[in-house]
Amino acid sequence: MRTPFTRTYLGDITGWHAPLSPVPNSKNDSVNTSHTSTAVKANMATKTPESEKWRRRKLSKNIDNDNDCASLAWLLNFRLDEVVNVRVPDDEPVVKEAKVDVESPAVRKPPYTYPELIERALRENGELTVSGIYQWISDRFPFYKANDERWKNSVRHNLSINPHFRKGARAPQGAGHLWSLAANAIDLLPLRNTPMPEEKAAEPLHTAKIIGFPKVIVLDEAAIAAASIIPDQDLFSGSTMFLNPVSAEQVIRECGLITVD
DNA sequence: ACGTGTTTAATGGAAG
DNA sequence: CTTCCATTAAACACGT
Repeated sequence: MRTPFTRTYLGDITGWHAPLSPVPNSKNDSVNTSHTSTAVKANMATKTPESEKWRRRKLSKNIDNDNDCASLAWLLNFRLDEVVNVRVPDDEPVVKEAKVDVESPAVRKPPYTYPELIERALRENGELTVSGIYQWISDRFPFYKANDERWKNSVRHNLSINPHFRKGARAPQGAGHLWSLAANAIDLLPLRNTPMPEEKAAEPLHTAKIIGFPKVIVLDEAAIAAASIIPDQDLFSGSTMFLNPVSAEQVIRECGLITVD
């Protein structure tokens, strides 16, 4: 089973980061590989053409998007708990042992993804600058050293591509913006039976067990999927395009998203 | 110059 | 084997 708390990026829905062919560099019309290492270039020459990879990926995603009940515009900002008393299906409390790492706490890589770490930092602080996020992570996890640029690049990358994170106003002082969680964001972290360490990771992380996953994630994905069909002005008639009206409760039941008393 | 933000691309692992 | 996601690296633009 695929990791339940992963989500469909907005880019996957809109296709904005999935060009059918490599995007030419703006300074010259050919694909710029000048920055690519020799090893990577060699690899690029032997692998499947990127255009084919992208085509396949786009095709498979289009199929997925058309294949569920999620293509309903009202789901975009829909909040389940405003309509019914949510009763989460009790079918799948997934118990999954986190990877055991025998390295010392100082060098052990925390068993959290970057989105999880960022999400927790923002959840604790409301909004943070990029450097604030760096600080939060490196304060708690010695693995992420303040003078290491590699993981910071990954943090920035995740902030940019993940719609879970929103760029807000400019920072009061210094460069950059304040980042926060999207309004409809739900907890990315699986429900672990040990809390994330408050300070330097003193508690052995290998004791953490994933005991379940947020069940409302399906709604979040549905909202993102629905973004592709927001009712819009028909370019030809000027009339508003509507889907068949249907009650929220009806669709929720029919899609099996929840059970309702 | 530096930090930040965006984008592209390669790679490896997990899961189907 | 294929697909998808997370991670990592890198280029580049922009603002301070």
